[in-house]
Amino acid sequence: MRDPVIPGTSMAYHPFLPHRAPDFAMSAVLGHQPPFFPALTLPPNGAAALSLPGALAKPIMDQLVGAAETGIPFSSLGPQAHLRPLKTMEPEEEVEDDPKVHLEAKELWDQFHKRGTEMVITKSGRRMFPPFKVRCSGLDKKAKYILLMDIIAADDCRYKFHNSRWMVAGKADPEMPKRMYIHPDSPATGEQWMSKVVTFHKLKLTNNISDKHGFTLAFPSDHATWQGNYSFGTQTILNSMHKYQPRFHIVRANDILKLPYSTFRTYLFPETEFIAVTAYQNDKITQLKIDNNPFAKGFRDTGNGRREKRKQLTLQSMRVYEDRHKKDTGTSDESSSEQAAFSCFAQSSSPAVSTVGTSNLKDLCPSEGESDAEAESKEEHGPEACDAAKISTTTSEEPGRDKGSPAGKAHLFAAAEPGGRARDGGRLDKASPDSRHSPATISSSTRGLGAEERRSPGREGPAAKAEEARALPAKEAAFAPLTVQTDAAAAAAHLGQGPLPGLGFAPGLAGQQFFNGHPLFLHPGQFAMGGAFSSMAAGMGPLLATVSGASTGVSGLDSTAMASAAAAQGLSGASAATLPFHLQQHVLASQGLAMSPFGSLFPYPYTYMAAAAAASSAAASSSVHRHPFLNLNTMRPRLRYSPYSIPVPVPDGSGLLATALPPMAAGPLDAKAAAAAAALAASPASVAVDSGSELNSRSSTLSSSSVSLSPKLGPEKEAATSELQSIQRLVSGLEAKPDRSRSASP
DNA sequence: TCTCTCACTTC
DNA sequence: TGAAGTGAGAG
Repeated sequence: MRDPVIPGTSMAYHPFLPHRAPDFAMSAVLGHQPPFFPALTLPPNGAAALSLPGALAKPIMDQLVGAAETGIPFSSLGPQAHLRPLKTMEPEEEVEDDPKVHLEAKELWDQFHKRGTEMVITKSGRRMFPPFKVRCSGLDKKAKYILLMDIIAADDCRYKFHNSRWMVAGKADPEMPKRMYIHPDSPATGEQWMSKVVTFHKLKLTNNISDKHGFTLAFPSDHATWQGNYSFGTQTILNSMHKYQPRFHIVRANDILKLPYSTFRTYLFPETEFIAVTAYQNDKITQLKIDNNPFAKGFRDTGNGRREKRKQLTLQSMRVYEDRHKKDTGTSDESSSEQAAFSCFAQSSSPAVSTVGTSNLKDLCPSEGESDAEAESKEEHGPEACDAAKISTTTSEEPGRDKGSPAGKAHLFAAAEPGGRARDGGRLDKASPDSRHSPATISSSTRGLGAEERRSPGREGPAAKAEEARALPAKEAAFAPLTVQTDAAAAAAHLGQGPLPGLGFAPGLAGQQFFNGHPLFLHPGQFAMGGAFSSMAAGMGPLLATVSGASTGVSGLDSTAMASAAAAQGLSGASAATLPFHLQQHVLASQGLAMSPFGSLFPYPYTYMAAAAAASSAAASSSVHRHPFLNLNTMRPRLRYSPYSIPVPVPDGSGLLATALPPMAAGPLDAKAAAAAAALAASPASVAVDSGSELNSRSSTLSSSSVSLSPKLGPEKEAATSELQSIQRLVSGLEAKPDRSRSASP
């Protein structure tokens, strides 16, 4: 208590608001009724987490803890604890930031996305490939930011890989516990973030629901980005055969504990969408990964890995087979189809040609029917392809607003859209086909009455799924799934099909206003996030924060949010029906997934918070600024999170991309292919090798192809195919040991 | 479909 | 050197 209490500083901060303690040294003044919390009731089982410097700390803490334990009203405490900041919150220089995020390795992502990216999930966790990397700009150099990413369900469907394409196979399984990954360098200054590529390669995907890593935070039910409990950790739990969409978040805050009350800027890159699998389904994806992931080098056709040996063996076998077949049939015509298939393989796996090769494969393989070649052709030529070509991953370049373009590039996920449209932290509501390819989706959350909160014309919902399912057959193979749907349609779908219609939180969610009054749970001893939690050193331990109606503390951080939250609460019930399905669902999911150490989502009745909010927001419904405690300007300019600081959509960069990505085959892949072809031409030896390896490496594909071909080829072909397969198996069997002798022999 | 082991790679 | 990340393939 070295610093004197500044008289007249009426900015009291609720001691239980975790984000206060780290920020401000507080003095406790006994005997004063805190006017700010007229009817505040402390949570019955919450442990007070308050860092109070000075001699008064303990007595105050004792009181607070006692109150918390017994659940008695704050106001009934004997000597009242009046907490004040020791220093006035001088409006720090808050430089307006305008974060822009650029997805790194976009081309790579595009290649994968075009084919319907799959990400393997394992019990122990598997990294994402391509790795999710972004480059940030437009941050306030001095301000601290926490960067996170999470992965949300892209829709409500379960998929299956059938006939070389992903198809909807029913409704999604129950959502897995939500996880988010905080970049280990968080928090760091904007300058630091901007100086490097921010990579999330350490994030792992798992299907192991029993994974205990991480700790849990509870977010307000009306938080625009996340609602309910989220656990933080390095592993994200996903459902196999479900589609997911990674999201990147920038939060201007210097402590993890502030997350639930901070403004989020969310960036979404459609090209990073993927389907989680326990085993690769699509050979093209497998090959792409092998060709691009350093750790999979051993499976490439070139180099000294086993693939090398294998391809050689296969090549030999192939020659034998071909010779025999020619002799048997006396003509190459019949076998042409298979020959073609083989040649496809040979080309497809050329290390250098990777993507191109796979592309060619489809085109060259009639056996796959319309499936690949056709599908891909459609993909690349279709509107989506065009959009993709125009996509720019830099938000600043986001054409997002460009409604005129085929693809509404920018996805601005708004918390509160005019239409009451909101984005939940869960299922990704797909927007129209156009928006689907937007380079980056930005969403600001936690803002007050969603000034800037807007979202792209909804991403599809369940209904869209159905549509998608319908459209699939005719659509492109791999990733066709993404269907488009109008907002209205989507909304209708949501309302009608939402698994959790009528959820009570609808109002708040619908508006996506930020209600600061929710509890925050922390798992004691589970802090593994390092720096981000530095402020917790004070021994916050198990922490339970409550929010007062005025919750000035919180509002101090983001008063507009507060007001909106209150307003949202006030609206409760009125608009449950208006809550988009995905939001409702999300909320439900949140509640269903009690990750709190306390065993429940909320340790105390939700009404507790609601009441507080209501009290504080009497008229706040629409005017944040009118409320004395909510008024940002009045309260704390310093903490103002510019509600208008939404990432600015950028001009449509389609032109650039169009150039970079010529329609269809002219894309990067083709360029690559051309290069590869050139390389091959220059090196006959490598060609031979590649061919063989290709065939071998794609044995599985071959098998499937053969099967599908059988009907068309007739008995002879079938027999031939079987023979080929036998050879393949033989080769595989020999591969392990005999390769030397094998390779040595002519 | 999923899980596990294996050989191979990177770092 | 060894831990950790790969896909293949068997079960």
